[in-house]
Order: sequence, then structure tokens, then C-alpha cells
Amino acid sequence: MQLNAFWRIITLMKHALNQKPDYEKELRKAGVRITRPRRIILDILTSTEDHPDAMKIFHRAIEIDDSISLSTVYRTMNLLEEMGAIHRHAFNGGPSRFEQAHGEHHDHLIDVDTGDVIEFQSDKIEKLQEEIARALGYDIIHHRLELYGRKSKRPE
Amino acid sequence: MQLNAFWRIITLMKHALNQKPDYEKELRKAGVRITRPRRIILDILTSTEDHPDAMKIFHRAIEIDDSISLSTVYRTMNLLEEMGAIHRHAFNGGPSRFEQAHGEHHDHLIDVDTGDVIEFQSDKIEKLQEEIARALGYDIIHHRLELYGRKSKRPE
DNA sequence: ATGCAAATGCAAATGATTTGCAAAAAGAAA
DNA sequence: TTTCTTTTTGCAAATCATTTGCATTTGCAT
Repeated sequence: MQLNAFWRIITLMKHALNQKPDYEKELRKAGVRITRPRRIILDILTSTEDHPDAMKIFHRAIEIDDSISLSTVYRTMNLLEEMGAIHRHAFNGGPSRFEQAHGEHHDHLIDVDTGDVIEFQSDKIEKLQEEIARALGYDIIHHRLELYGRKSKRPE
Repeated sequence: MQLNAFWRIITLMKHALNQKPDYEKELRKAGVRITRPRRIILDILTSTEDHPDAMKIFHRAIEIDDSISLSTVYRTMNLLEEMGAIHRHAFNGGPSRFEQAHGEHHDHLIDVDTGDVIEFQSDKIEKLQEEIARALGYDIIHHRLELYGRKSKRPE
């Protein structure tokens, strides 16, 4: 795992640290009913490293319980997003892809050939964004930095 | 217009400098037929400061010629994008919004209340992105930086 | 002017996502 | 653990942005 003063890779960190927040308890506390479909979807989300879209989540879900419907997946994603448990991305304008909202904010490098996603974070970039927004008279609500790249021929 | 070593506003620049590339000639040279709908859509694109979506372009177009169809707008946007004459954005995962591809690369600050877009550019951020991608073993094909913000209460 | 390939308008198709509704399940109360 | 009320579900149909098939029209090289 890379680590230096300017930026760091996030992807592997959450699993290395085995951060699996107990969403079930959290959600219940917030008055959300924990149903069978929701529990299954949460499990899928907390145990994957990728950023699946609704259809992919649906397919993984019906392998566990084939009565789950696609609309429930969509409804659950909306619910979890509102509760702040997941984040939604629209890479390249494609279908929404989701990831569990583990603590650290991070940006994404998307492999244009495979769709793979690497998460990283740079305080330096973050700080520059703040500076620019402030100078333009704005407060940043959220932001989105996506690098679309291809594996280098000769990695250094 | 702001200007310093680290970043600059782009939005106003293109109109201040009155950069209206002659897309018609360029496209014709590339073997693209200049039809009435295409001419009208190009005019709309080169004479607006905002980032309209297909529907907005369509409405502006039928004011000039009410026989233009929405599918032609979409087809023309795809064509112009392939020709590199325009850029497509999917802010917030909403419908595609377009802008003429005037020379300078730039990023966007989107006003979450109004949908307004301010264009800016920071070499420093650009350079950091390159660094990160390289360290991860990738070449950047393109990237996307969007700041979503709200006007500060006390602008400085 | 003429001919033919390319572009258009229209309507129907697509893909992602949402919604209405009756039936089923969750959780509080008894 | 049974009952009751409310929420959630599955299904099918609806919606939204966008694309496509096809018969007709148009650009433009000859």
C-alpha cells in the first residue's frame, strides 16, 4: 500500500483494516426496517471491493434469494444513499455504480479498458480545490474527481 | 477576469476573446455535410455561455426552424462530439450537457442551486493528477473534476 | 440541372430507473 | 406468539433520456 505526504491509495485500506461498520444496527436506530432483501444487499455492498451497478447487485442478490426484485434493489440503493451508507457514481455517464461509504473521502481512477476502479486521495488537490472555490465565492458541497486511464506500457 | 500562477477562470475568456472557430469550414473539410439543422445547432452552441442539454438545444432550435427534430439534435451532438467540436458532461448523473470545445481544457464548478457553471483551470491540480496516475501505473486518457458548490454567505 | 449517398423526421425501440398497487412481512403491542 | 398497523415487496406498467429503422428529403459533387 502506497503512502506519502501528497496522496495515498484508499482501495485496499478498507479491507486491510477490515472496516465493516454495522450498518444494520445503525439503520435500525434510524428507524429503518431491516428486511431480508435489505440485509442481503447490505452484505453484498460491504463485502465487495468493486463498484457494482444496480444490475450487478441484483444478480448477486438473486443468487442468495431469487425472489428479490430489481425494483427493490433500486429502492434500497436510494434509501442507503439517503442514509449516507453508500455513495453513488456515474462514471462516464453510464449507469449508477455504488460503493459502501466507508469513512475516508476519496477520488477515483477508472481503468477505461476494464472498468476497474482504484481509489486514492490527495490532500494537496483537496486544498487547491478549496482555494479555487473560495476565490470564486463558493463553498464546496461536494466534488468529484475522476481520472480515466489506461495501464502504462512501461510502469515505473 | 482572474489570473494567477495556480489557476484561472476560463468561462468568460472565450467570449471576451470572441473565439468563434469556423466549425462549418472545419467540418466540411472533414467531409461532414453542413445541413440546415446542423448549421442552426452549431450557431446555438457557439453563441451561448451556458451548458445546455439536448432538450434545451432542441427548444432553441425549433424557435429558428420548427421542423428540426429531437433525434437530429441527439445525432448532431454525437457527431460533433466525435469530431471534437463539443464536449459532453453528465453533471450529477443528470442528462448530458454540452459545450463548444474551445481550445483550453478546463474543469467545472457547478452552482448546486442554479445549475450555473463556472469554468476554471489549474495547472497545479493537473500536475498532481498526472503524478498520481503515473505512480499507480496509468496514463490518463481524460479526467473530470467537478466542484459542486453554493455561493458563500460572505464572499471575500 | 441531376443523381446518389448521406441526413432527416417520425414513430417505435431501448436501457436505466421509478412508480402504483395489492399482497406479504416487520416490528410494536398485547 | 398472536395480533395489528405500517412499511416494504414483487410485479407490471410508466417515465426519462437516448437511440434506431425506415421511407423521404436534401446536400453537394458531377
